[in-house]
Amino acid sequence: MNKLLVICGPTATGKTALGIKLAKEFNGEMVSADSRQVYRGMDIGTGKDLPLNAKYRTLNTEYADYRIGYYEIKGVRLWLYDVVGPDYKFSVADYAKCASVVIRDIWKRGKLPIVAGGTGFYIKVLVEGIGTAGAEPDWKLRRKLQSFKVAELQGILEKTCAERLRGMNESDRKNPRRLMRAIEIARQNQKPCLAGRQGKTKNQKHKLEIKKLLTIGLTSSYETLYGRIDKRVEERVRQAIVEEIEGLLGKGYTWENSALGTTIGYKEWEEHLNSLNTKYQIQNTRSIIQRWKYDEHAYARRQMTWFRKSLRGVQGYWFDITGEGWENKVTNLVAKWHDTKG
RNA sequence: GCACGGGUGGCAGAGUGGCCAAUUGCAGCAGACUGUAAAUCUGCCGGUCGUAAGACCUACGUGGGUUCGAAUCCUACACCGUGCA
Repeated sequence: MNKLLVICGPTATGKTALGIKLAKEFNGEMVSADSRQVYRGMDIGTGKDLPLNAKYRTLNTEYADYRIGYYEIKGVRLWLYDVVGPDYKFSVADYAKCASVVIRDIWKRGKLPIVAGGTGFYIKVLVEGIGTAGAEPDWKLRRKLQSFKVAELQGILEKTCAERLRGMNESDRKNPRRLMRAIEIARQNQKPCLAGRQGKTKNQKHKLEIKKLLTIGLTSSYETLYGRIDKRVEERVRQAIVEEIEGLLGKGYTWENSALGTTIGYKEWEEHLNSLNTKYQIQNTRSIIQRWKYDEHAYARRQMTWFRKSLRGVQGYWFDITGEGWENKVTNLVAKWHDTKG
């Protein structure tokens, strides 16, 4: 019985902690669904929270690009941390490959995979598959389109696949990144050129055969969330995030060639660390930390709008982490789901 | 005490007679999302009514005044900053 338990929700709600608890109770293994924890060496800022003695065990797979393995925390396996180096351009497609390998392995051993993470898009693709006909990124094209204005990109897409442009919503139509990807897809497979929900779902070899799915959402009021986030940011500063970044920069990773430049908790330090080197310290630490907190707040909000939508219709499965006895309620819900057949 | 300078929406900061409920950034709120997703993008953002257009109210330190009309000019007062005593 291919069961899959998903724990989602915004940052700082304790998804991993809950996952570990449930893994112990239901003979499960954790699979991270986090677009940043896949990077080796980016630990403090991405909140890996690994015990000092955590050992990593690797699984041999057909994929040479990834290091697929697990850490064992409190006797529970935690998969998909540290999959690639910070300079690898990791995407949902990479995630789908890795996660499907891991989840099938867990199923094979008769255990329950528990997917926990804040990257809603990764979870969605894992559960539903990707319908973009496997159009690979065309970096040369992207580089070329980089400097184009929105109106110009729209013009190009109009010529390449007018139908696609018409199918986009107001927001996406003004989003250069989406326009670029649409052009990229259109150039690679002329015929449908329609990505996503409009296109035919092909190339789904990574699509999992999930027989039973339960999704649990963790949340709280923004007031609570922001408070937890702020506290956690302060902790990370104390855990020497700056030293971690300096170490990575020292190894040759840069703000441009790695995930450093796009990851909250890292990117905020760019100007500061650069200016330190040249004796021009423009920003003080205080304001960087504040910036970092604000970025996390906005991130939590974005996550909420994603998860609100994806959990629409299963409202009962949202749990407020400040509520009385919510953990028992979760356990009961999972137990009921886990025990029933069919 | 004298001389300058300053006060503007939750914050920062434009505006120096009508086009100002007031540029912009931040914060905040809502939304989008099918190979960059911790990314990227959209909308709202003084109050009330309205789907909207719009209407009305309250607002640019406080009180007066000039003017058809003031955040913008004059004046008095209280306050903050710097300089000289």
